[in-house]
Amino acid sequence: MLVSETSKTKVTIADVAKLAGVSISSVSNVLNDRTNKMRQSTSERIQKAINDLGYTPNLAARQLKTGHSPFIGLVVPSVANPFYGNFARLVEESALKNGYQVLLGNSGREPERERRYAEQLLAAGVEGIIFGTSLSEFSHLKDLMHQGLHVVAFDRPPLGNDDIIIDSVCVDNLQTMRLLVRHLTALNHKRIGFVSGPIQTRSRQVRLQGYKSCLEESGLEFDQELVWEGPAKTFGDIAAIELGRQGAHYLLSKPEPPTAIITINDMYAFGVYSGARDLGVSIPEDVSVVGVDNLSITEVVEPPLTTVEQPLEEMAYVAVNYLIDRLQGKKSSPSEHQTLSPKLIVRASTALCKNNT
Amino acid sequence: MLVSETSKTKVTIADVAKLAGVSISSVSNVLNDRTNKMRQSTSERIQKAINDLGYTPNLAARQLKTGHSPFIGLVVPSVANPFYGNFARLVEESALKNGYQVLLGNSGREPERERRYAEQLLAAGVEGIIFGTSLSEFSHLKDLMHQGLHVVAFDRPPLGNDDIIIDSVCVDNLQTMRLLVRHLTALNHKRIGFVSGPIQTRSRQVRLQGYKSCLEESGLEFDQELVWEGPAKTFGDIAAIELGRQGAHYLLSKPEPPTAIITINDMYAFGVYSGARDLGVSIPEDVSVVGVDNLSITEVVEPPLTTVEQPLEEMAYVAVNYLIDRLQGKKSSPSEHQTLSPKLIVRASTALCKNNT
DNA sequence: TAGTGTAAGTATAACGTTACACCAAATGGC
DNA sequence: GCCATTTGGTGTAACGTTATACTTACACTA
Repeated sequence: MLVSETSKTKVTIADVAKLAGVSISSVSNVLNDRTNKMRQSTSERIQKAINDLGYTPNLAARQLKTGHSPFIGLVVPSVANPFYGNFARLVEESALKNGYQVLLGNSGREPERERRYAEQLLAAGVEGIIFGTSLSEFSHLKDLMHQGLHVVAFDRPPLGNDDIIIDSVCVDNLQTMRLLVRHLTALNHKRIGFVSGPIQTRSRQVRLQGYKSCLEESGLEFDQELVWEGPAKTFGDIAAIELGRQGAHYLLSKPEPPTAIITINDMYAFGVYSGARDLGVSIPEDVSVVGVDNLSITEVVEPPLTTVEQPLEEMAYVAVNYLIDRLQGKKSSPSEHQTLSPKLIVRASTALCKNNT
Repeated sequence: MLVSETSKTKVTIADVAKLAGVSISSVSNVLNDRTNKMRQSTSERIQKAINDLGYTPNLAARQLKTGHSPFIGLVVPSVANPFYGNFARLVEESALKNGYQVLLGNSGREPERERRYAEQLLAAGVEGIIFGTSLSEFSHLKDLMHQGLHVVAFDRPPLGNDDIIIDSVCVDNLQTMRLLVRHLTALNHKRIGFVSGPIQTRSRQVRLQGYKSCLEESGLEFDQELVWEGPAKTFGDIAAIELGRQGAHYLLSKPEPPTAIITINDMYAFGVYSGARDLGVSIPEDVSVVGVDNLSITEVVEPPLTTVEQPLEEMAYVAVNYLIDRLQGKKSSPSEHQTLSPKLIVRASTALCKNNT
């Protein structure tokens, strides 16, 4: 590519047309792969002019004209949480393969921020957004969806009563809990605690509910005393470790502490590690700890964390493809949904329960 | 806001004008705060029409007309690395306060991908990008900068010989190394290893160089045998832990292994933790380990990691403000630069060296 | 009364594309 | 030799804004 010295002023389709000695229409035609009604030599001449001038189409103009945007939105609680950071990277990769770029937003799990993002993205011409936040309902987005916004929910089980199209993909949260509870009961644990941040999202609700019902499946009684829920409005995921630590302090200082703790995700589990250390409680000798997500760091902490792996790459792939199919009008069916299977990863943070009742 | 039932078709400035009974110009005037030449009652009527219709300006049209975009770009190696995930979140926060949205890209530290992003962002009308990658030079971006793209480099020391304006902000990498080397020599360590991924970026070069010169400052000899550098082309930061582990295997299996290891960042340090465990080497009894970044997880690993904190929030703030000042033409001075001070955080991964020579 | 000033707006030409509608020249059929 | 068809293009009206230049209608001065 030759770099024009007189630059600083953008080169347009008209410059290309002039250099190639053709009309603007013809240039536009090669840009949009309509070369069939054109001598090959002409299209090559135009292509050369494009390269020589280093021309790139003005996306704003193109978008204004076509009404379509090469961007999709992604809203997650916080990319500072490695789980979502990883997810964001995978979504980006999938999107790029399909010719879309990703616009990222951190919602902090706040509906108003989600709404604001969605509005801004829509104003920017974005036609589809993937939500990684799984807020329990989407009423705050309804009118935007009536304006043509497509939404894919990640990590949010379908409700069935939606009056709106939201494709979704999530891991089987009930199964996730079942894997953990069964693993712990098989190790003879009977007092199993639960540590989570504020339970405002659909997936967290399902996990808590799953924890309860799986306990009962295993013949154990649910005890509200063994559940610690972080205060509402605790921001996003920055505080996750700190919250987990507080949860551990609370549960492990009880007269009859749990012998195992299930956490809402690995970051909370790490917090429980800290909290346990503060109190001189050993993992897994005194208390077993499990997480969810299988972050890469789980192999490094001491002891390595027993956790449940989410098929993150597949989820990202499915989410992006759901969205793109909608954008390209390939589907007008009712909402689709895929639930993927989690996988238990046993490491050294869980052990046979010693203090049997 | 009333939701129009007949929606699905975007409401434009013309609809607002018709409802308010004024011209398009007047609506545009209130949208752009030019209400001084207008009866207050008129501007209120227009404002009401805007709200009633739920009108939002079409950004593509606005951008096409004005040539300005409300987006800034951010390119980092990988948001899957919590350090950059956190940085991305902070940049976003700063940008939002200034009325800008952030477009995120993961470069994997590859110049071609950086270039491609920059091109696409420029085509999308973005006028400024923050690079978190600190590649050693920016020649691959020069022609884009001639086309009006503004660039701010994060974590990249100024070179002085740039023929182009690049504001930058970084932590004092030499000082970072000095803090670590002095801390270790004060603990009587004499054989200090160095573990890093491929040293392709400016900041990594400076850190390696700083490691060498600080060793010499302390009267120790630099030994190439004690440096492990990850193979080139190892992707982004996903593999950081794995690479650190390999580095540890290499260094700790030597006949005369180092008694302390400095890593290029905390993720590599965690990898060294794994590698040491593989070999039955204890931290800090057998080998002291230090990192850089002070990720929140450093407090959780066992032993908690001695590391150097980077003033991340301030760096994000400065980077965004440099960029915005350029975008708004508030500055036309030569490149500006700020070097911020790192801070040593001593935890339990470092201890007095026992095997003195 | 004419002249000037100002307040309160409006008309419209862009911005860079796209894609539909059109057209001229060459070719083919009989 | 005439019409019909195909080949290889081109002209131009939009898309939704912005901002400059213009137009009124009135009030005030002298």
